[in-house]
Amino acid sequence: MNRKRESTGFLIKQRAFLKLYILTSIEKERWYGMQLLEELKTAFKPFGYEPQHSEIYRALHDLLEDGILTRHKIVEEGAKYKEVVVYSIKDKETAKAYKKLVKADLDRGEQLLRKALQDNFS
Amino acid sequence: MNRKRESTGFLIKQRAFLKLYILTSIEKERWYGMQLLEELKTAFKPFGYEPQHSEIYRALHDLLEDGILTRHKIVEEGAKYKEVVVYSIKDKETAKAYKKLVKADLDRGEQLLRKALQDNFS
DNA sequence: GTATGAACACACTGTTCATAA
DNA sequence: TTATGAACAGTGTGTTCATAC
Repeated sequence: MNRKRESTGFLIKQRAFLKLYILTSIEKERWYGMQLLEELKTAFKPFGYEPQHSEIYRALHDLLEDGILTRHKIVEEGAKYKEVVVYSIKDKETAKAYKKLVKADLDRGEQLLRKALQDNFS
Repeated sequence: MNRKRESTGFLIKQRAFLKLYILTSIEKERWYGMQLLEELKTAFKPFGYEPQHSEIYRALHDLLEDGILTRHKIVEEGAKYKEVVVYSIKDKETAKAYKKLVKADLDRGEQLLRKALQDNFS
């Protein structure tokens, strides 16, 4: 799959980080963009990080291009009419492989930060 | 001091990370750019990260602008003639304050990565 | 107003070029 | 050649604009 690199040598990119979370959410149930955004915003706000909506959409579009997700439009009728784009896993194997890749980068990053704390504050 | 932001909300930037290491090295002894570069390259190579020379120089110039370091040229005579720019701490207090700031960002980043590993792989 | 998306603009950083000794 | 630095170029991401409902 990977023509684009997810790892840059330094720390993991925001895009890959969000793609990981999005995958994990969608593995459990269907989600659409704004929903994911709110979920992630509240999850990370205590850590001083609030993702932007455009970055979520870019992550979703990436996962489409990667062939990992598929999308379909859903029209929900209710008190408030709304049309949303929901995503689901298209290729479980590729998803799994991608997550494994990201995990390696997370581990590496954690080591790097831990080392920096060790080297500079002790 | 801070007109420029060192923290972006997501993870710490490479620049701030390197400025921290540079400060810690220079607290102990005098260093010049290429020397720091080699030191840091070998330190991080096992972690899959190799900083570039331009980024080191940018970090040093930043620290000058911040008023934390001073520079002076040194001409070393020897088997191989070379002229280098060595740095030393100009303002210990500001240096200390800056390091404290970066530490907070490192801690935050470590928490974020740890959370991601927890949330997505368990 | 909510949801999706694209366009635009800027910040960060890697690569290349320039200069000195 | 080694050291320093600037210039240039690409990429990642935040802000703004556009469209549909």
